[in-house]
Amino acid sequence: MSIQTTKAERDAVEGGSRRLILDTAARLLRQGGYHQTTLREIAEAVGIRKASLYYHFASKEEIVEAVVNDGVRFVQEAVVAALQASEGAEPRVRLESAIHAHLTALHGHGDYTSASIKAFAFGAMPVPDSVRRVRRAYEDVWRLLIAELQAADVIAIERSPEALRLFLLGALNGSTDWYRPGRFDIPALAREFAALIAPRAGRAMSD
Amino acid sequence: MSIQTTKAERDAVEGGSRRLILDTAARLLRQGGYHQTTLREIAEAVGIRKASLYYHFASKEEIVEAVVNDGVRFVQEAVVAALQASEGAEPRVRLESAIHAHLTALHGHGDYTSASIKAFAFGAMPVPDSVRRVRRAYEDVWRLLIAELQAADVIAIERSPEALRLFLLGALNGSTDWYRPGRFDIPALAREFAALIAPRAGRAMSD
DNA sequence: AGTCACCTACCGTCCGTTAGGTAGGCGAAT
DNA sequence: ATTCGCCTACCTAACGGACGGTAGGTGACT
Repeated sequence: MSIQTTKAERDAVEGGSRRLILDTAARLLRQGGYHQTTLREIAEAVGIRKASLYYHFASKEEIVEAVVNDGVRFVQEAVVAALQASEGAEPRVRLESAIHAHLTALHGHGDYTSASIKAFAFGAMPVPDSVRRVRRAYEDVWRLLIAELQAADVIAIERSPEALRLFLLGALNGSTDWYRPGRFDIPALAREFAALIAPRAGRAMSD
Repeated sequence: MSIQTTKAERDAVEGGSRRLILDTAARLLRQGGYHQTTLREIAEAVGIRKASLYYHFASKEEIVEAVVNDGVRFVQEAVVAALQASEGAEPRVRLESAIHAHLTALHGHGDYTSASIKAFAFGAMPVPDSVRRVRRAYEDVWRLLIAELQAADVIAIERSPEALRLFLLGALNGSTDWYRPGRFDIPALAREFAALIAPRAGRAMSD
């Protein structure tokens, strides 16, 4: 005898059960990774029975896949947007804003993106093709930016661009292990990181 | 008196069952992380029944703890040794050799160290106190080195040392996600990484 | 005799997944 | 305007199997 509503109405108000499930799964995946996170946990947190998840998704892996892809795509969109917004600016500024966008998306968006990193490490053997594709697309964004930085000699041309990319993305994604909202300030962190690999002093001045 | 195969002797020759179990556990933990790795798997790989593991260890967590601590300690010893060996040398050289030691230990030592990182990532257990202590001790090694680098102005004094430490260790440990023995060369990688955060800027130096 | 290093057999719990049922909203036919 | 069948979104109940862990036995060696 509650104020019951139709599916369409509830979807409009609360975003749909599917979204709610994914939001919840993202939160739990972020905390516990793939194997630690169980369907029972997800179902309980959502407020339905575990079997009901199978109405919305075919399997656990489908849920995880959806969360992970959403997460990576969100980060990519944020970084691409930041790069577009800073088009034409100094390469160093563009680097900093890309790092800033990555960190913001990583720690700001509701758990999806952190979850995607935690859940990557799963030895749950086959990383799905869709995940691999989405990831690679994001990597390409950074390959482009790094090429730009080297063309502008902000990063020495003799440095390996792949080593830099792996180094940088590793460092950024590693922040999920230590970043806590109060302890650090993302803009400051982005400034620090950008300055570390592309300091203002040195080559640009002496050359 | 047949061929003397006392416990002590067999331990000396074949390393002991305990070591064999830990070696195996390390390999599996590296591949699969905490939850994916089961006692059955470990036992089977070792060649004994799962219950026999309980003769050597009290629980799964005790096995994991031993592996992880061994791993971190091994890396620490390698890095400390590298720093002692390069005492008095240019700070930049010391940085590179520390990075080199870390990467070598991480990917060279039989799975222990990679395992320690993988097993950390999943918020599996309440990280045991012993693990926390061992980790912190290792972090201090880097804090010292970074202070030295900043004192020598190899890294700008205004950079946050904690940000640098987190950045650098994150990048190094992230290598477990992408490093494959054939694809990269550790000395080259160490040179790249060291050059990225401490470029030979300002004055030209011979290689 | 006693210890060591392993064994077989089994425990209760939780896993992902499936089968099948049901309350209520819906458009179409009566 | 009511009935009908269908669809949605959940439910209860149970499946086989894998999990970490325990009890107690056994043969080899000291």
